[in-house]
Amino acid sequence: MSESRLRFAPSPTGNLHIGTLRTALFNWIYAKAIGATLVLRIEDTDLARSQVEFETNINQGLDWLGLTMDEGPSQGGGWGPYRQTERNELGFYKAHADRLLQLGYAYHCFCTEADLDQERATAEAEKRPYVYSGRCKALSPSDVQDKRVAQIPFTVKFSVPTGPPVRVKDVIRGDIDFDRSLIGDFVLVKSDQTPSYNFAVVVDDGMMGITDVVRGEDHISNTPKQILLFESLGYVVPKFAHLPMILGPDKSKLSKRHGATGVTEYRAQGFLADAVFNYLMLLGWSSADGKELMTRDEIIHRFTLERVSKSGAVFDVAKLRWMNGQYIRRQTPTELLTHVRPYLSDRVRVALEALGFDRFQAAIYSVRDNLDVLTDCNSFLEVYAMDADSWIAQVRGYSFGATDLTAISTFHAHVRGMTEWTVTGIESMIATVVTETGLGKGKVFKPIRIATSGQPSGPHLAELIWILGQSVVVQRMADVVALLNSVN
RNA sequence: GGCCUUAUCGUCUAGCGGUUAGGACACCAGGUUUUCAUCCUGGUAACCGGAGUUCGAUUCUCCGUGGGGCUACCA
Repeated sequence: MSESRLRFAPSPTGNLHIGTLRTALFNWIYAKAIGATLVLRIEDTDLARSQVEFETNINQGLDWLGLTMDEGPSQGGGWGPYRQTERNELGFYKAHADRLLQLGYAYHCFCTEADLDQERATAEAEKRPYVYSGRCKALSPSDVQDKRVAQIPFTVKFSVPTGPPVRVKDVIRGDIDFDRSLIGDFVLVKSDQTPSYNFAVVVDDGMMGITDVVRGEDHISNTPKQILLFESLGYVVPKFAHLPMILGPDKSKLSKRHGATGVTEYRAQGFLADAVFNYLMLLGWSSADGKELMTRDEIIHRFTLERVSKSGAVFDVAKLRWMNGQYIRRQTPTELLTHVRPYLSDRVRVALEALGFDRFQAAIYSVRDNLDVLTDCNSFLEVYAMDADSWIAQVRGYSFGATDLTAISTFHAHVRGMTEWTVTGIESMIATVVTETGLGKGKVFKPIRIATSGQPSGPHLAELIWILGQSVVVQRMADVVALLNSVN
C-alpha cells in the first residue's frame, strides 16, 4: 500500500471544463496506477465567483465519468474539511499566516490598489519588469500597530527570501529554475481576510499530506512561490507533474470561443462517458504499445507519468466522434438501449415503444452503425416511427417501373403467407422472391425497401421488415400494389 | 516588455545517434453490402531554420523563429 496522496482541486467558478476534467482524469488514473488516495478539494476562496451550482455541476461531471474520489466534501475523510471556505472558518489559513508573520517570512501591507497601480505604471514606463517594491516591509511594528488600530485595510504579504534560484523538479519536464528576484513579494491573505490561491493551496496540500501534485501547465509559474511557502512553513514539498495544455484549433488554450467546453454539453450531445474518458487520456499521453482504444483497466496498467508529452494538444472533435462511434458499436443491444433511450424524441420513443420491447431494442440496435453520437439516433430511427400518411406520401414520390411492381407483388404474396416471423425467415423469403422473379438482387431489394419503408436507404432490409411487423408490411404492400395498379 | 516552456504528417502521436520516419483521426481511391453507414484494402501527407558535436543527426548542444503559459488582493 502506497502512502501517496493526490488531489484534484477545482474551483467552482464555472461548469466543469473539459480541460479541468482531463486533469481530474489523469489524477484518477495515476492514483489507481500507484495505489494512491485521491482527494477532492473545492477551492472556493473567490467568494465573488464561486457558486454552489458549479460545485454540483463538477460533481455530476465526475460521477458521469466514474471518477470516484476517496476523500472530499461529500465522501468525507480524516483530513477535512474539504472546502476552502470551511477551512478558512476554522482559522487554518490565519494560523499559518500568523506563523509566517512571527517567523518574519511575512508582513502587513497597507498599499492601496492605486499605490500598486502606480508602481506598476512606473515600472512599465522605465521598461523594467514589475515586482512589488516591498516598501511596507520597512514599516516599524508601531507603524503597523497604528495603521491597524486605524482600521486601514491591509493584506499579508510573503517576503521572498534572497537565495539561489528556486528549482522546480517536475516529473514530466525535468528541473526548472526561477530567479527569486523576479518573483516579488506576493499576497498571502487578501484584504477581505481570505487566503490567496497560492497560499491556500500550500496550506491545504501541506495539512492534507499531499505527496504528488498533478495539474495543468498553466500552474508552472506559481510553483516556485508555492515551494517557498512549503519550505517556510516546514512542510515537505510534494512532487510536481505539470500536464500539457488542451488547445483549441487555433492552438490557444481551449476556451468557450472554440465551441463546447463544458462536460455537460458533451453528455447532452450524446457522447459516451467511456469514449470521452479514452479520448481525453490520449491528449498528452500515449501507451507504450501504441494501443488507442483501451478500457480503464488497460489504461491504468499502462499509465506512467514519464509517457506524458510536453507540448499542448489540440482538441479534435472529429476524432472524439470517431471514437464515440467505436464505443457505440461495442455495446450490446441492452447497453445501447439504455444509452440511447434518453436521447429519443418523444414522438420516436412513443412509436418505438408501441412495437413492444423486443422490437424496440432491435430497432435501436439496427441503426448502431450509423451513429457517431447518440443524438443522431432520431433521424435514423425515423423509418420505424413513420405513420401511414407520411409513409404513403414518401412512396408516391417514387416512380416504380414494371419490374418493380413484379418484385413488390411477388414479395407481397410471400410475406402475406409467412407463418413464422423471424429475420432469417424473411431473409430466405426475399431470396425466394429473387429467384422466382428472375430479377437481380438490386431490382428486388430496392423497390421492396422503398415500398415497405418509404426510404431508399436504411437498416438491413430483413431486420427492417421484421421490426416493422408482418401486419404493417402486408398492409403497406397491399396499398402499394393498389396504388400502382390505379396509376397504370 | 519580462520570466518560463514547447516544436515530427492538417490533427493526436511513436521515435530515446544509423529506421523505406511507424500508428490513429481526417482526406482520397478501390472492395464488401440491396442502400446509407459499418467493415476491409491501398494511397497522399511530417522531422521549423541556422550553426556546432559526431564517421553519422529527427534524435545531443547553442542561437534564431514560430506556438503556448504566466506576469492580479482569479484560481
